[in-house]
Amino acid sequence: MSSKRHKQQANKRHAHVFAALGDQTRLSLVSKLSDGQPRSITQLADDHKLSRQAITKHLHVLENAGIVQSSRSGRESIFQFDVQPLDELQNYLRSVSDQWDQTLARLKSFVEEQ
Amino acid sequence: MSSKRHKQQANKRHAHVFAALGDQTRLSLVSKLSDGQPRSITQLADDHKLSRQAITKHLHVLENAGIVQSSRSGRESIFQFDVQPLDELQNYLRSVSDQWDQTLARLKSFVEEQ
DNA sequence: TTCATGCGCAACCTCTGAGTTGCATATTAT
DNA sequence: ATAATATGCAACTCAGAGGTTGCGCATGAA
Repeated sequence: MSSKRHKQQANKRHAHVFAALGDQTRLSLVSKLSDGQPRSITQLADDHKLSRQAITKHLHVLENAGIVQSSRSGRESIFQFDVQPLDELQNYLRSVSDQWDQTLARLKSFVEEQ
Repeated sequence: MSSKRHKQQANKRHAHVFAALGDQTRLSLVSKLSDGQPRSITQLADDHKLSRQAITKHLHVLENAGIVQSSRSGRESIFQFDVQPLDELQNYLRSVSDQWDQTLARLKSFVEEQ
């Protein structure tokens, strides 16, 4: 078993990414960008009721979590999706639900032994 | 394709669960409870540096997201894990990364055609 | 009955998240 | 050169998250 320290570190990373996804606006940005098409801030903001600045802030939150990456192209700032952090979350959730499934299995066999 | 309304509703639900997981303390509570063993508030709070009240608040956040369920047993309040919301998140993340994989595949075949 | 345990409620504090607005700057288009 | 576009930066507001403390109440143990 890994040390408690390592678990805390992993928890911290995961919590950071989860928190980035814990907002409706950011989730919709992720949905849009997950088609692989890079988009500028203005493009992403045009679909929303929020101001461009608000969208910019959200994009930076996503970038800090590693979910999107930005690059400058002329006067535009282009954001594109990166699947890796979400894959890690998926693995984490899988590990949790696997543990749960094993619990259920143990419970079932226990009940059947009666 | 489902309506924009439905997407927003789903986003809202997912964001709610993501947000609940977007905190180190709550993530550690989930980790503990995911072994299937129900625990009282005091039991869960004893491992932490935080006050019992803080843990109580976190547990209620998790309960509102459907990740844990509570029941009263005598003078104790017992919390237990529920895997279903996390399974839904897993499905959501899978759908996102599947879309991404398809994008990569298209990109690859496009490159190879050159 | 008396005492200890486990909780809930409420008040309070502090800090951060989410959003806005205004303005300055760089880049592209005319 | 001038105008329009795309963005960044900073200041500001407001609400809510996260945390603490104190107290009261129900329940279990002695």
